[in-house]
Amino acid sequence: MSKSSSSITLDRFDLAILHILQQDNATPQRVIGEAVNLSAPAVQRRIRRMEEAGIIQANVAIIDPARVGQLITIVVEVELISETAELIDAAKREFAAVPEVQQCYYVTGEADFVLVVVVPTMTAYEALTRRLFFGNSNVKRFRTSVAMDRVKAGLAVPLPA
Amino acid sequence: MSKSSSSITLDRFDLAILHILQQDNATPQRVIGEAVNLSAPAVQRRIRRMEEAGIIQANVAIIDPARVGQLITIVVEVELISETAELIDAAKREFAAVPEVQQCYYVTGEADFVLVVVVPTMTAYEALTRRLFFGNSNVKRFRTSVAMDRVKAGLAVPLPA
DNA sequence: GTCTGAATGCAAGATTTTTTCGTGCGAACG
DNA sequence: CGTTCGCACGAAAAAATCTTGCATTCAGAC
Repeated sequence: MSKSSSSITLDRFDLAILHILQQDNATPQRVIGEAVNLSAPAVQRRIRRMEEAGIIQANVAIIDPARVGQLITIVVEVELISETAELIDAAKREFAAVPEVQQCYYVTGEADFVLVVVVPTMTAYEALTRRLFFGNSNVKRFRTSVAMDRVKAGLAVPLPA
Repeated sequence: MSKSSSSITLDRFDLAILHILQQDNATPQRVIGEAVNLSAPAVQRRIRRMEEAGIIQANVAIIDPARVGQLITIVVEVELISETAELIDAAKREFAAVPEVQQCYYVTGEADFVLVVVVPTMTAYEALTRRLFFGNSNVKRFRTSVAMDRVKAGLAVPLPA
């Protein structure tokens, strides 16, 4: 897990490669090479460079939550009482550490945090709120929105032309 | 892209495999096999079965948005004027079709939709709102929360023990 | 007790990834 | 103005991985 994170510049080849990997990272490098007009080793080197630079953060399988018993997706807005840097950081760490919290954003506006939570049942969600929100004296209030439909769920980034 | 989607049952081997793939799908099957006490071919067959069943929906590379010029992540709540099934469906299709919309949930509560949007600049976001919200006569109002920190962003699903 | 279906491990074969090596191009330098 | 250095490339070989065929085992049905 090296985090060189050196700032490298991406040319149109890199962007084309990312575009493909973002949709299917099991695509053979040879096929990618044909698509972008490069040899397989060249593609390989660029991918490795982008991985080392942290541009490619991970290679993962996307799992359908409903098929593994996680039937409910919930969006929660959390508002804190006190907003000191330390308390914010503490909240960040706490939220991030919870497996059921798929995503956590620290945001401007009325709420301080927006969480996307995945749980098997509403009972499990209730237990989570008890632990995470009622159990945290710095949480002023939270607003729950249950997802009736996960219309679109991905992490694909729109890439510049 | 075959979508058999036949309902198969997952045993603890499958769950263990999913757990690994969800973190790193470039893990060699031999290594997975050692971790879960199965031979590499057995692992391979299980993975393929889960892919065909739609449990594994995709294999993708996760890209750091900031490193490809998409500097701003925004959470938007959208409230519609009229909530007929048709208008809801139309909105779903419209939102889902936009590349900048990374995620879209149709939710209960005050808002009807929650979107996670990724854009390079606030100017680009403004243009998007104009096109998507002001340009849609069925949008009553929308509330923008700009992410100051993407504390946690993934699609990993908490798997049952 | 025997049969059938499903899943396994092993081993061979096909494919892919990774390394090695030599070449070409552009910038820095003498 | 020529040389050298760094960098990325392609081709080919080497290593690793993935895939498939086949015999075996095990659980449940008959």
